[in-house]
Amino acid sequence: MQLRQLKTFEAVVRHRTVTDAAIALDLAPSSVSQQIRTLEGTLGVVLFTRGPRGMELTPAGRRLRGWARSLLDQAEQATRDVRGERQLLRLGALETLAGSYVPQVLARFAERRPDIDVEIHSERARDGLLADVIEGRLEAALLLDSGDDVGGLGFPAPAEPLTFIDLDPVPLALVSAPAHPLAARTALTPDDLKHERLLVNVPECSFWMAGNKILGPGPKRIKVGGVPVMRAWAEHGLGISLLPRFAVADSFRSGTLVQLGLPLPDLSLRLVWREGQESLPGMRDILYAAARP
Amino acid sequence: MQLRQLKTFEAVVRHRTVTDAAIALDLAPSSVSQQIRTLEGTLGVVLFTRGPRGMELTPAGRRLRGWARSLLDQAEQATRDVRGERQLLRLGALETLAGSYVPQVLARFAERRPDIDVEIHSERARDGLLADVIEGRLEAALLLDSGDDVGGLGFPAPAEPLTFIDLDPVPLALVSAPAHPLAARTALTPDDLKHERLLVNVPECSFWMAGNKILGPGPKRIKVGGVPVMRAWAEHGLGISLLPRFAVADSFRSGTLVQLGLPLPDLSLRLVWREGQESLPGMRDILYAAARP
DNA sequence: CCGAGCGTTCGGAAATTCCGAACGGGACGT
DNA sequence: ACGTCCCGTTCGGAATTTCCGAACGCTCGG
Repeated sequence: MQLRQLKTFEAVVRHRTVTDAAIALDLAPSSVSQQIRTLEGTLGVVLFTRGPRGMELTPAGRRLRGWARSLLDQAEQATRDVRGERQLLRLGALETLAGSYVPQVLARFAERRPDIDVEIHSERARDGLLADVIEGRLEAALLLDSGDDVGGLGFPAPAEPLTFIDLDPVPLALVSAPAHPLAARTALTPDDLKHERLLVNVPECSFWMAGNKILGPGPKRIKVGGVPVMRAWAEHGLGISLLPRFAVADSFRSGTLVQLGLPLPDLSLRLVWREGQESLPGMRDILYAAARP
Repeated sequence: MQLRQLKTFEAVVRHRTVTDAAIALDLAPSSVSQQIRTLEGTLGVVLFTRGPRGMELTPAGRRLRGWARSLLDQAEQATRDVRGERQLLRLGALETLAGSYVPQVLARFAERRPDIDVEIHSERARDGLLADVIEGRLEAALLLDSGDDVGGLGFPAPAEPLTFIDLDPVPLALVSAPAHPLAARTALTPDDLKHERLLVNVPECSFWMAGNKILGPGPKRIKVGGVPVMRAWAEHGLGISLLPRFAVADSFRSGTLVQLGLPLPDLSLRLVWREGQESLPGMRDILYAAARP
């Protein structure tokens, strides 16, 4: 077993064909094929089934996959440590979070763990983010969630075991224009709102999911776009919207939006990582450095 | 970086000279030298200072050492897992424990973790045992100890951080022949015993150390040999001895020994491993499988 | 039936790894 | 001070490994 072979194995897993893996590795397909065959010979197991559409992992191949990731990660961390460079924590975050929440998390890492380099990877889709954590391309990821389990907000969680800590509460606000008929009411219930127009983003959006949990299916969904767009439409009285409170703080101050009187639970800014697969020594302690004091 | 180079690096660390490492690896010294040079080139650091007496690790080399062990261990465990073989736990124990305590520990592993192969390594000296744990040749070791820290019984603990669980209490008995003048006394104190002859083994022996803690320097030490020899001499009225209670249970039943009335704390059968260096996934959980229900 | 896309085989070139011989340096004993 | 021993290194060459490109066989879709 050689690290070079594991790297090739991983490329095949990722790209699904010898041909594409070869391109990615800047090798000839025959070299890739040969390395995989040699690795299979060394281990005495078949790692892939071969088909006209490419390579599919066998059960043994699936078992190797986690090890390969881990060994390659450790080799990289070893290189960094031996060179006197800092350890690298690859942290994924959705683009929607990258601007708002990531800086304070980075600040905490910088303050409490100056020995660690944190590399932020922005991603557009939560499922891709979680896949990267599961497959070892990221050490951890930041996302919005609620409840006691990953996916409590409503999105599908991967089958593989994930561990998490909740770094910060993320308070929400259900907002409307000041002239809204319900603006002066207190002690609203979801039932009061079932005939409202709820300005929303796509179904994968955390606030769409939060809206589902808090308001139920009652209000009519009006898809308008991201947080800034939802806020703008709400200010124009085109509907109500469920948004993170910090995103509408200025609108409250300027009087262009008001918060409706519906009690709201907080979401959590959640740091998630793969259980039992920690490429960094003391990774749990490192991740805990991001928690609120 | 290649695993083959790390294996060579480890051999040089262990054997201290290129020449002896070459013998151990069945390579020519020039091949060993060349691999080390190539590794240094790849990493961009010097790993050894060369001298007429052999190779000495630099700080960068010391940092690599732990990683090398870990990577090689993981590669081996990966091979086993991928082949569908069980994971291997290398467990060290002093020869003096191997016969008495190890079987029950093995039985617990077999019952609770049939997925793990436990390989027992007997060793004569505790410091060698602990060195093997520190240097990664063993996943864990069994020894007798007391108190809240490794080494609480009195032997020197390594500088590196060790973690442990206490698997079982090991009750002790201070024994004498039935005709001993103090045999009928109750509520003895160490002071009552300071003029006694205490039958002992070597200073590295756990019971010697326990005797020091419990009885102090008062009794005269008579070095006689291992547990069976100490028991035999005590039966012949040649002195008192501090022994694990199970080792003298038969002598109690047959009336050839009695237990003196001095209250005794238990020792602990302690499972020790290197903190932060766990080559097996879920190693802590595996080790906890050896604990008493 | 044919073309595309896939992985594999195979012979050969290129690169890597190992070896043995020879060398230089340091330490030790006489 | 010198000779010997042991050490690691250098170097040329042999052996082995790795990579490549060409050719092939297989499956699938049009």
